[in-house]
Amino acid sequence: MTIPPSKRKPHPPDPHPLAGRKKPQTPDAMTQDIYARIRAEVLAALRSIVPDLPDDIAARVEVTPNRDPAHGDMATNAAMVSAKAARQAPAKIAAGLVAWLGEAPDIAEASAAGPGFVNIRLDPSAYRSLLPVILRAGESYGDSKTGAGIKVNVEYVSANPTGPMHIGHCRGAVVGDALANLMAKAGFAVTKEYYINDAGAQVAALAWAAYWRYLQAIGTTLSEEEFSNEVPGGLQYRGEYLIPVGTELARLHGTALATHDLGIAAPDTWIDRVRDFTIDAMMKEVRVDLAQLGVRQDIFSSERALVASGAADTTIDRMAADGLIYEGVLEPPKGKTPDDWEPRPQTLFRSTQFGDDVDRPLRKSDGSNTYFANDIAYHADKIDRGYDMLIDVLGADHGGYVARMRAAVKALSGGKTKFEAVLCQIVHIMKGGVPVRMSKRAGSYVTLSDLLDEVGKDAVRFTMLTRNADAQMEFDLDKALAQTRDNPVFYVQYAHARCRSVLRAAAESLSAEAVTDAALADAKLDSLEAEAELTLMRRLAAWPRTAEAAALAREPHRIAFFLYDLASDFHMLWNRGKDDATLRFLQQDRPEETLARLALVAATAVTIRSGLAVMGVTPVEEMR
RNA sequence: GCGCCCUUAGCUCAGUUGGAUAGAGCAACAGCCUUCUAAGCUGUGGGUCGGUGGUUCGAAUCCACCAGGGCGCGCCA
Repeated sequence: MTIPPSKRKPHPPDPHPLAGRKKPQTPDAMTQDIYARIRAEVLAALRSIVPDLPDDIAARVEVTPNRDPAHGDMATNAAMVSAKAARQAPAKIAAGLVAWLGEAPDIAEASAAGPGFVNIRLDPSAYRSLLPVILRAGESYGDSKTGAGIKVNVEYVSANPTGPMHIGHCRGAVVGDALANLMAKAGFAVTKEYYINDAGAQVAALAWAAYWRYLQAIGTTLSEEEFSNEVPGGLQYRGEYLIPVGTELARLHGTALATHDLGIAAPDTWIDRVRDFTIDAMMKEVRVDLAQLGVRQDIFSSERALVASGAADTTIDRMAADGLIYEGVLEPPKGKTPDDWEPRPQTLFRSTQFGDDVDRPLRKSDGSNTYFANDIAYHADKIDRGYDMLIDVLGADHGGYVARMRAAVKALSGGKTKFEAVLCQIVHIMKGGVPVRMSKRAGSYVTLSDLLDEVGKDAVRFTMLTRNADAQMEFDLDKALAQTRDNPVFYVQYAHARCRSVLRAAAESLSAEAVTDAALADAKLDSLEAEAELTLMRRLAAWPRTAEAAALAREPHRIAFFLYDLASDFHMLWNRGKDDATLRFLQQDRPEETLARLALVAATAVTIRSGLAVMGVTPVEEMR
């Protein structure tokens, strides 16, 4: 999850410029978000009681849904938060609010309760009036301008192109993609980006591994162990996925990349070509996997290209000119000194001046850049491209990396560009109640492609979003396919399918034109007054604030939970028709009631689609 | 040793950023349904929110310390 600002210690990031502004006052948000509307009413009332209400107190006034329907639809803390400034008892202010709000449109009843809450019960017509708004908005229902067009770059996946994507990458891909969608919905100007880590030792190792498959393809007499002994660091990436690459290299180059007796030629003569070709092949697969997962990034940035362009060195020079760099010797970590520790002068970035724990090295002893140095250059590039905020979606094992990157972004942008990280914890795959082990070294691991074949894109994406990203997760393959209530993927899809099924049936019995969203937006809705119907409408009304809060918290998983609750409300309504046929949506001899219920059903479908769109999950028309 | 994250019902997890009597699914228990709105429904029980202090009108939520788990800790990315 995104760590709530208050929890980030010891170096809280600068708060988002709009983080404190919870209730946008833009006109479309006002009409869509009923909580914002009522809050405006509460503020007006409060100002009449406390004329000199300070702005910071006003900002703390909230209107929130009530857990217990007996308390009404929503409640405000206005009396309590303003009591001190007003020098009046909360109860007294609350009484004033009650008197004022009781007269307000949309509000059926206001009452003081507890230590100073004001409970508000809305007139059902207030909820009904939301249905045409939803139906006209379509999937854009829940969009807001909270982000105010702030330019955000969300970087995710960003794996070494050293093999097919596997489960470990998958969560970051889904979380990053959904987060980007969510922030776009909240009015941020979002760019989705993939950083290809195609420089450094790992891709050199990849080149050697591909070269081994090439030698095999042309019929070398070397054994794998003989070959491995000649490889700096030994042969890695022994998975079979490089066999086709070797075959293709053999087709393109014949035996030209080997010695005449089909042994290992001097690396200078082949390694660049083999590496570039292999990276290219791996990235093609990655793109296929991403496409199958429904992820489409706007920009792919290459670390190798960045280094080749000299940008990395330019950035280091720039930092040196700004006095951010020095040659120095780091202390060994206290309590755990590496065996081969020896003091060594290094090129260090003064990250401690920007909130990091220790200064961080930018150059290796051989003079080449550390990964961090290149990554700084990459982030500098993103800063130069004009983003106001950079979000990196990372694996939890990169948690220790966040503080230094935040320091670097702060230093490079003069504090103007915000940096955030979203950490994704490990996913354990379960099948038949036992964990599916993965071992990258042995080359046998669960690839993303396998997973997609097994359960499909929608189940993968939805399931990945049923946990806070920062919590470890078990992915139960059997459960993801189960058609039961405890599988949220199914349960939500089924709710949408049921909505569509009702509307199809209505199109048959009435006419297709009569049941379009546009037509239903004009339906007379007075007959919608059953408790289960109101419960569902309340849920629909909560979508804008839910989406907005999830975006500000950087927690896309909240969307999955919202949709599950929404589906639950809908199924409950549906089930009432099982016992009592008069409660079914379609009533032969009561066209007005039927149309009203259809409007509710259609609005439910719209809202589910709006949520699924954020998650990147396809709504289904029918279950099979 | 230090830093970050986590700990909520038997299990898996939510908890609207400090609000009222802490919720859902599964499992358990008790009923109902044998359907054409197939892929169940209704209800019940279940809690020292890891522990102890503190902050205030009010704490699962913020602070301090402690316990347990995960991740990280100079030339891996």
